[in-house]
Amino acid sequence: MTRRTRAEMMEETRRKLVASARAAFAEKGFANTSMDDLTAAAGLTRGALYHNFGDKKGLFAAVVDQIDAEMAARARALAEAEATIWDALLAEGSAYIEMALDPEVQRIVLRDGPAVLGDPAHWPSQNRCLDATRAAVAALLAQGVLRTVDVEAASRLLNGAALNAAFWVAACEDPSATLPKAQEAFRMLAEGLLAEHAP
Amino acid sequence: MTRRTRAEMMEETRRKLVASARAAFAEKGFANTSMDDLTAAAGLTRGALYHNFGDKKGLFAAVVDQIDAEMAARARALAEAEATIWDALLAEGSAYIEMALDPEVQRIVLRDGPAVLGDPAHWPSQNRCLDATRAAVAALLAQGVLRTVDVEAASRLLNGAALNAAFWVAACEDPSATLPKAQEAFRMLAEGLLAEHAP
DNA sequence: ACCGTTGACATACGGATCGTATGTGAATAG
DNA sequence: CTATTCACATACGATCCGTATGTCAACGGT
Repeated sequence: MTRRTRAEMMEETRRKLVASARAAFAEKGFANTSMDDLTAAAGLTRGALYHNFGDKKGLFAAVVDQIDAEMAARARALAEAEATIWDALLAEGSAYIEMALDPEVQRIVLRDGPAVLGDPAHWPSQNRCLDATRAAVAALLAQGVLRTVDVEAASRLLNGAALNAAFWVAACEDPSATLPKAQEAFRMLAEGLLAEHAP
Repeated sequence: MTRRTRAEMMEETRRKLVASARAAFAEKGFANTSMDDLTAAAGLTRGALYHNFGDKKGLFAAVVDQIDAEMAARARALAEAEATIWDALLAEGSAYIEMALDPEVQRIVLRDGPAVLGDPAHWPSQNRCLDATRAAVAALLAQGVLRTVDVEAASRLLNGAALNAAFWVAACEDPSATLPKAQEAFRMLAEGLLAEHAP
């Protein structure tokens, strides 16, 4: 009963290519990854790649999209466990910092991503993580919790701070000891947006 | 009187290569820049390049170092014009955001830099910009102006926020209108580090 | 001032990779 | 059952990087 429809087979090849690409890009980086090796590891050839994804960048974008979706899903889950939107915003930030400890996220999204795809906010994946932050900031502004601030600006800066912190934590010598420092510094920065705060 | 010493000629060669590389990397990006074209534009060949800089990455690092030095010098000049260290810190942050509007800084330092050279804090150029921020934060901590916070963490987050803001401003549709929003949001975040602040 | 040596740079070569153009066999439609 | 489509493989050309080798001017000692 290996009765496979055409669409199913194509779906399967895309799955295999993305999985293989994700591992290869994470280990060797975008530039040092050979498409011949990549496709061979997936039991295919470059023909399948160019047919399904257009070019090397297209496959990379698909991998980034997958990772971005996973990150956003996890951040959302953690944020929803919090009682207030403010706590949710902080939880999201901390979650991003933590998730960026993953070598795959590190190398693919943070290091190679901007070079290959350009400004993260313009990625095909729409950057779901940034969307979540933006929504939280907008909600807090509406509640009067925050000082008057441009939603987009605040979201971008918060996300930038978190991702850069992640970069730092991942590259330092003792990540487990550094992580809480980064998360606390992030909380302090975020508190700068509060209408009232007690130091 | 074209009496040139050997060291002078080599210096001149390096100057020409770096200048040509800076233009090419800024326009086409690291990956899409051909070393043949690059050296030819400088009136040389790849031989000169590999002799002086080792490889393509070496030349790129030299360009990054040059830009980084220029950025740090400018930020320092602006910071020294301020009356207090706190104002100097804010001025530095605003300066970084402004400078990143330069397409060369944008493409070479922010986009391609991390992909080619890895974590900015580990760059050969030592990242003079980050050094300046770290010094300011440490001084403010000693003065008791800031809440208790890890110096490295705070510096990294502030710099990350500023650079990411720069990325956003540069890529948006109306940079001149967006720039002040980014700078104000940056100021608010930084104020989160203050021991006392009035919203 | 002469000459052997050094070294800065040019030239030549091999290897690897990307994107396209073409071929093929199985799944689909009529 | 046959013609067609199309997902993927194969073949090809072009480019580019890094190294190995060649060359000629600058340097230092006599």
